[in-house]
Amino acid sequence: MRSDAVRNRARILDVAEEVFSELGPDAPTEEVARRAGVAIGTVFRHFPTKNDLLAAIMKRLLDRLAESAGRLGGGDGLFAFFTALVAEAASKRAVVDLLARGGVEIRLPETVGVLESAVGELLGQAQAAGTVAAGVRLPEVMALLVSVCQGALHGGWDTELRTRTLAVVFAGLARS
Amino acid sequence: MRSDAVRNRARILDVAEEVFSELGPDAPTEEVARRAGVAIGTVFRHFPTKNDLLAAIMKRLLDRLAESAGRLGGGDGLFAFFTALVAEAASKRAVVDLLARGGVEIRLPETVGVLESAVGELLGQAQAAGTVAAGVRLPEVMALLVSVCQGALHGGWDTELRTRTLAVVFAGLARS
DNA sequence: GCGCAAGTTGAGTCTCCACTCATTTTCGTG
DNA sequence: CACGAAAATGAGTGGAGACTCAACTTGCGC
Repeated sequence: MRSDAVRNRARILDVAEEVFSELGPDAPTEEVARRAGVAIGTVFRHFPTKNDLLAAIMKRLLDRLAESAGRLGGGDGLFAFFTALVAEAASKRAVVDLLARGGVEIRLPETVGVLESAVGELLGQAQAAGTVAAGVRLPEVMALLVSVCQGALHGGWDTELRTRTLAVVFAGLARS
Repeated sequence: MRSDAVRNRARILDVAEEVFSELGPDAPTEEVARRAGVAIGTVFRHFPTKNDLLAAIMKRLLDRLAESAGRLGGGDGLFAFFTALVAEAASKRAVVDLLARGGVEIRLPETVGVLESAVGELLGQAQAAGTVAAGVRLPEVMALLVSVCQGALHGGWDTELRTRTLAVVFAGLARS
């Protein structure tokens, strides 16, 4: 692969993440090209369809999330991850929207799986520490994670509402 | 207003509710016209923009929801309403999506207000009965309601996941 | 019935956007 | 350098969908 191609590909990915995070997955591909300083054709050379581009940035984001989940641990790791993710949701429209659409348009089962097992690990540790009730299982934790991110994103919750809502969820996880 | 116009307007509203519930708010207006058995121009005569049509069905749906909330009561009224709403979410894409977008595209503050005060009433009764903790406030209840509906809708949760997720939320509301 | 305003019709316009491709530029190798 | 292959360019194509409007049809008051 030629050096300019490598450079452009990386730049397109970075810019696309920014654009879709800001404008949501319906942002025009042309905006990505403009901000990346390349022609529209170049974007489509690297990512034959818009979906491919979205899938690529989704993968990056989910990998990064899984990694940051992996760095946490202990009784409060799950809560910390939950809080951080929700706080960040508003600036990551693409991830949240696409995660919520649950693979209808984009298939990333293995990538979502990586995130899921990282969260599963945190859940296990929290339950071992007794901060989360034993009866809670992974699917509902993921469901709540996605739901609350979605809500925070679209609802434009302020810090206080976010805190209060998460308090209810955490109380539920603790003593369900 | 002429009698055929009255008939068409009502039919369009009914059909639009069905179409947008089924296909989401991005469904083409033409589909509404087709199913209603009228020409596209007729739809736009009654509702000058697609947004007006969406706003009209949103208003109907929210009024209906508020009314059904009003019929409930007692310590478990809030939980019952919550459960019913989430169960129905999957068949009401338009409401959930548009509620979640929180008035960005559609202004319905007074209508949402009606629903909100109905839920507020249920919350008050639940707290009086001691089934919901005193510290819980209306904004986070609404936030959770919208989030979980959204999640249930897009995530395609099955009955069990819905039950388990709501169990966590209810536990949180009870002892937050 | 008649007349006409109110209502309906649907082909057509306009805009937006994903995607294409003939042409031109650039990279890297001998 | 020179040259061929790889990459970039950007005007162009096609299709979708919101909305328009001139011609037609229909309900209804007289």
